[in-house]
Amino acid sequence: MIKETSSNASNRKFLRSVCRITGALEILSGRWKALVLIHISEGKNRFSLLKQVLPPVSDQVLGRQLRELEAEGLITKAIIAEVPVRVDYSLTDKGAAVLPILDELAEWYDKRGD
Amino acid sequence: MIKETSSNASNRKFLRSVCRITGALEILSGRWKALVLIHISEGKNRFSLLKQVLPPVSDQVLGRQLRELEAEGLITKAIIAEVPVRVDYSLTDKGAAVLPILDELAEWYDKRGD
DNA sequence: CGGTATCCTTTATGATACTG
DNA sequence: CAGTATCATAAAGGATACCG
Repeated sequence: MIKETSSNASNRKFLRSVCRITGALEILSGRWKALVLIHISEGKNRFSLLKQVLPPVSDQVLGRQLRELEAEGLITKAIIAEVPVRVDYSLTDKGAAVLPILDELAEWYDKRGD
Repeated sequence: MIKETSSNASNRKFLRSVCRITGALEILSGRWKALVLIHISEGKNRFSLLKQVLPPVSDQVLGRQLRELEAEGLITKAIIAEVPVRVDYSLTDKGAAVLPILDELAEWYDKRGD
């Protein structure tokens, strides 16, 4: 086995081991993840709806970010076995809890220009 | 950079905030940037001090992240023409203002595991 | 409809050598 | 001491095709 170093270990796990802030930022660091959370909270809870309201993003990338958000426990998906299949995304309590903090970041960002 | 998705006027303020959130996360998205801000706030205000307290990071990468933080107006550098040269980094008001928000993110992160 | 598989491009990070 | 230049690698993002 090859010895693990910080450069070949899992980036995610490494960043999380560094500190909680780094870990939190890593979870939100996907390019569209914050937007996805906000849009889901606004009722855009379907794959195709998200594609409509997000800036142009490929199926592949949107799917990956949704998978990662689900893996992090920020969203859940409910698969309804209709034809065609229907999937409803919704925020978990954890996902909802981060939105007010994101709002604070937005306010901070507004003031940055002075 | 993030294009607003037009739906209706009542969403406008909300959508602007979406863009600001994305912008704020972008500023903080560098791998070591949040850590750098925190360590500077704790008095680790020299290049070599930062190297000591951060996880292993190359000169090149640390230098780049410091440059970017300065460009974003989160830190300033004071160059003192001694021999050898001395540089003091410090937080701007903007840089200091984001730290409490990062703390909230850390608390949120702590609770994520249930 | 709601994705995944595959392949490609761009960006971020990293190692090393060198400089004022 | 405090970096930058150069080159290399890793990770993220994206285009396209296809599947249940």
